[in-house]
Amino acid sequence: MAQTSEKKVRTRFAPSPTGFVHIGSLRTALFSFLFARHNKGAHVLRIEDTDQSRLVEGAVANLLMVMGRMGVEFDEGAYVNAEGKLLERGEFGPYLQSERLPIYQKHVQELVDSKKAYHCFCTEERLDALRKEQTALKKPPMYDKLCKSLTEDELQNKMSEFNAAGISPVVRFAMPSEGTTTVHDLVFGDIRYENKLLDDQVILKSDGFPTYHLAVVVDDHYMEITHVVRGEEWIPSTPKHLLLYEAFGWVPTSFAHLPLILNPDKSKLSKRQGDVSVEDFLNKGYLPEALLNFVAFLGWNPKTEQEKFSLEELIEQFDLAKVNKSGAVLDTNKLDWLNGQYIKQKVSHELANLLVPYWVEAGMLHGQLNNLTIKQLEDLPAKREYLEFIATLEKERLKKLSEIGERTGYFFKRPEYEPELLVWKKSTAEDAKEKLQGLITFFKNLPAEVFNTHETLQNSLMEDYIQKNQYDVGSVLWPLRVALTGEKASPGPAEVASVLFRGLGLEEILTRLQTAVSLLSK
RNA sequence: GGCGCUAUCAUCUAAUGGUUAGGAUAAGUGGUUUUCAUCCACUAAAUCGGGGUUCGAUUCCCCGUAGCGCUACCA
Repeated sequence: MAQTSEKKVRTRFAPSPTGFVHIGSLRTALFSFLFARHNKGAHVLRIEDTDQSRLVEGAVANLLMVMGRMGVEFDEGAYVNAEGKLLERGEFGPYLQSERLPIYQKHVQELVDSKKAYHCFCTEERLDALRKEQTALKKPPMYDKLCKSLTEDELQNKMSEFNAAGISPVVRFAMPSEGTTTVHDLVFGDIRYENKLLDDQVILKSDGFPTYHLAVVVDDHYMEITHVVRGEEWIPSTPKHLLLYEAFGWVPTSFAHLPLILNPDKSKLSKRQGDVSVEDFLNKGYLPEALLNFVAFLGWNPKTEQEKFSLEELIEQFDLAKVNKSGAVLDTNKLDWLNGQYIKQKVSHELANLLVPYWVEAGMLHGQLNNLTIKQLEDLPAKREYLEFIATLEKERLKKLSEIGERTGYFFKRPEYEPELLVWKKSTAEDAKEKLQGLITFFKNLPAEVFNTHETLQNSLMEDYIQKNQYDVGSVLWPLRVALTGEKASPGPAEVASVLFRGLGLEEILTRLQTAVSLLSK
């Protein structure tokens, strides 16, 4: 029927709320979102909280916050309201697996009744011993199906034994002993598995919760998911999922497995080898749009030479057929470059806003952007505009927002430096002193309106001054830079001067020049 | 050990049964410049190995090799 292909696309992102958001999870969520949006479908957020021992308080709210910042949206499923309360929306709920227990139990019972699944009473000790034995014999460690062949009497006995002890047996899914199962993957193509090599997976745990394998199949079916987008590490369990679909008599979803994201040593991306959480990257001062663009290119590319993509463009161009199969090493060099590109594009006032937390962190500011005070020079006027000018100067130098502190200290605090630094390589201390004194006069004589216009970031007056006196450019600008910044690398000194003037006034410039002169006079 | 996946510059990747194997990041060199950055130009840098198929394979097939993933009452 043509209906099948016209069925509305529904994808889901189904994380376990076990902590921070892994960069790989972001990529998975992004791709399932892009695929849904590209196909005018729905994107569902389902929470897989079936492992009660690993739950982390607040993980869902954190996940939603991170995804929200990154622009990955959900049309359905769990969400957090303005009061921070976890709620859900949509017609296919509940979307929290822990609230769906009766559904799973009913379906497990169905499988048990039809002998497609069976209770297993084996102890952890026996299973451990079994595994050890098999490993020692170099055999694949698999459940030996002991409990599958229990007679009716034995089964009843075990049951009452367990009941008396107040514990429940697990339920295992009986894999077929012959035949093959083929996974048709949208990224990896067809992959064939021998059924007899598949383990009789536990589908219901003794605490009454389902395992992932059962829950994912039941939920994807009832939530009418059409495409499962998940990490490559799930490929080996996919045949088990397919067999479960078959046991229930359901049509399976389509599958698209995504290649792994790797550490520099090519192992699966993990903590220990650097930051892996989206929060870490954001805190370090990567812009969401840069991180998103970067992550989108891990395992996917448009096959054109375009490198920069907005979310809208990604939605427009995303295609599962263009996802590649080999794992991708996360290369922060490229991320840095991309981030720099996005920073450069920012409007200054916006950039200044983003920078404030990093200035605060570096101890240069405290308080909020409005009514901010400058700690070290509290008597001098501080304006929001000042920060914007600083942002403008640093815009094309910044790779990460977190670098702002170390680069702009002199805008908040008088610099300290060795007097020798004031001397240009092609000049002398005597000359530097002379030039600085000349500069003091130059600044004193500048008409105030020169600085009061908004075009402060030009240095034509300075150029005129140098040219008129036929000075060596460096012999003037080098001492000026050092006097103002204390650094040997900085934005242009004339620009720095005009920004200083805007924020701290002419007096501050003159003070710094005087200080330099007296340092050279010693 | 078993099962599975993968394999193009250091990294992300493009391409093709016939090309000087392309781009980007990083690196290096030069230019612009008062420094740093930007920007521009240039340079170096790759088809894992062996067999087939073919007039011709980096591309298709097989076998190796390597790397990785999975192998729980975790997801």
